[in-house]
Amino acid sequence: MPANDPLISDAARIARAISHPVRLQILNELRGDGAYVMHLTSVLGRPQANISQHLMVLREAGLVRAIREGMTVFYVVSDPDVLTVVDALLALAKKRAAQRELMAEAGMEEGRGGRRRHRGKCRCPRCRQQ
Amino acid sequence: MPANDPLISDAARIARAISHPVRLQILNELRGDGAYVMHLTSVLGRPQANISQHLMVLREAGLVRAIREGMTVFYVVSDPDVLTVVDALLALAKKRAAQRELMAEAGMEEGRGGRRRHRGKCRCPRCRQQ
DNA sequence: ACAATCTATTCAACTCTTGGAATAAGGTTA
DNA sequence: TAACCTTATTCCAAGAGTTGAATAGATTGT
Repeated sequence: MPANDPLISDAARIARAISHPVRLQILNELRGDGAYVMHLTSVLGRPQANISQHLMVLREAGLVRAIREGMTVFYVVSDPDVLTVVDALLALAKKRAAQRELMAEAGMEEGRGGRRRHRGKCRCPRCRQQ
Repeated sequence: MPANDPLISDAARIARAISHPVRLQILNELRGDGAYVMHLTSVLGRPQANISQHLMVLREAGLVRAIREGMTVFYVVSDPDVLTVVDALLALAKKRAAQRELMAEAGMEEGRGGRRRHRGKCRCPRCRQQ
């Protein structure tokens, strides 16, 4: 997996496009069968221009698609897997929130597992097998 | 789901932390049972300071944990679900790459599903039921 | 203590992102 | 055509992210 793997860069671009609260909420609103821009500005309570700007980011990242319907525009998520990413993020955030609540009651300890693997010419404790 | 839902903001923070090619690769390298910083700098072929900077971002986002082992430091992903997010991103990126290849051969058409839902006072075609 | 090794932090320059305001563009109705 | 509605785009200033260089910190060995 080279440093400039196109898969890695694209995955990073996707994450970057998702990494804004408003855009995350937009994607969440599009869940199911999409939504009109009007609806998004109304539900998210943000200025129309701002919503449109965020939609542009999502559009340019290929995460959503705009469908013109006369005067209004309907947006849909371009691939259901986009919502899989969103769901994974929300699930992790939810778990973290729950963990932080437990933290408010007690302390914790941690450990670690075993070792293995190797690779090019790396002298780290694992690779130092030359 | 309010505009400042802590779950949404945290999910966005997580996505933001992941949204850099180097950090995505770092998380990918930590897959399994973690890795030494040395190993990361060696495998990713980036200056030590840069790797350390990215590790700091991941650390402050709570995605990884540093474990000091004498002179070296071992990093682990703090929650397996972090890799679930990474996997979802990579899977989507992979699918997109495949789709782009097909695009190089033919054109495509699209349609849309039905309608429904409602909400506050939104006048979009779906909510216009007052 | 000193030198060597590995990792973290700070600094400065640069780039990218964000968001409000204003405006343009596309489409409908009178 | 004019007025109106919905959405997109441009401009710009403030803020955030990224990186190399240099430096600091921590640990081990001599």
